[in-house]
Amino acid sequence: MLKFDIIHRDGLARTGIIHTPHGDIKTPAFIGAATRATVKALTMKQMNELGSQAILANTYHLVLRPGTELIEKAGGLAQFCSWCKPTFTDSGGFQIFSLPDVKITEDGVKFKSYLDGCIFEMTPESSMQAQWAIGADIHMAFDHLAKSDSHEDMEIAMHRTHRWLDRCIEEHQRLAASHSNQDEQFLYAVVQGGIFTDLRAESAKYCTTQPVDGFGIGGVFTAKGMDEMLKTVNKILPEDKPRHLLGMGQEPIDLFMGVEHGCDTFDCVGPTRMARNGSLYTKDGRINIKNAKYAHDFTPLESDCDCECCKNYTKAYLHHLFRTDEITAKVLASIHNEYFVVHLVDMIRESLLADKFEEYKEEFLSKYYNC
RNA sequence: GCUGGAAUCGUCUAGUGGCAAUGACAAGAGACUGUAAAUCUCUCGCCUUCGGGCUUCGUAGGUUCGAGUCCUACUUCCAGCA
Repeated sequence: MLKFDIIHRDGLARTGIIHTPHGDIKTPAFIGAATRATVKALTMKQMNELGSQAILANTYHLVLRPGTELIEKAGGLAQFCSWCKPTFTDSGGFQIFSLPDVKITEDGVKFKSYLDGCIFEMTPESSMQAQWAIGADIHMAFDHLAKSDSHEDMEIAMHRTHRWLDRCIEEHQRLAASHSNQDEQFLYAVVQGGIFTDLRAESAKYCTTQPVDGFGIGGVFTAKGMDEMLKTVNKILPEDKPRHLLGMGQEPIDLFMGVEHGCDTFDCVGPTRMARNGSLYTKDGRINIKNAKYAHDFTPLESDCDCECCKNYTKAYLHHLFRTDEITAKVLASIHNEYFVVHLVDMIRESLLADKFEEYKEEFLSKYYNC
């Protein structure tokens, strides 16, 4: 079983350590989104230097390219991309939601590859096989995230997710038994149910009864209604296993709320995507560095930020790099935004340990959202 | 000096009788949450009660119901010849 030690609690919130074969993750923690085995625009050295504890890659994307056999041959995901710390893989379930041309059956999903248009299938079993080949420390169960948000469709998707979870567990155990490193890869169940508390409760209860190492909470999109939903789910989920809030963390309030209601890890593409598009975090809110007003601003993005970008460069320079569409614009912006969220969750962890979570939350959010 | 050709929004450009006028870039702003995203959207002559109104295609005239488009002159630029 995946070892998870809780060090300190404050209501539903907790700080702890997830012990993985590739090292420890101090929680709560922000996990970098490295969909195609890279955090876009950043090297693993830069990710390491900015304080990232772990990365999350995507099974769907890696199955398509470069293929799981190649990653296995390379010695696994961590070795392949030169990341010596813990790794997660998402199952590909999210792509049922995010990609067009998907056909869902009880057996699995037929995707139309965005690379060459050919149809290929993913099932709970094939996702588990692919994730074992990729060899991340923590795997997600293959779940169904419904495109519709009606109660009826959510319920159907949730039940399917539960039936698929049974198959994921069976396949995961079979694969574990056939691998010499059987205690080195772990499985999280994914809780679904959309915005409906009754479904979330049912899903959390179902997942709780299953022999898994932790939980992903999926299908969350906005902070609206997140409080109640997370409270409901995390009160049901067993305390002694880690919980990952899938895909949330673009807005600082998501991270505070997630931690407050018992989530341990987060991943989100928002920080790096926004960085590439010129939207940069500051403690006074996000700014668009491309705006004309920054052309002559020779101060750093944040004078009290310790990232490589803020330590060395001015807003005027960043503005210039974006205006001239230089690659370095995206690199420096990504360093800053990724540092910002990683560091924010680190600070939240420190505040919990010092029993000052509420004060820190109030102070940060009032400044950030100017309220 | 002669002979051709050309002048359209900050730039380049489409346009050969119905046009406030094409496209690109630039510019101004916005969006982005388990990444088909170094992507996408909006604005880009002036005014507007959003119905429309007004002024525009080097300048000045003319033909025509109607001219960026045809005619005349002028101005400037380019090419060739002197």
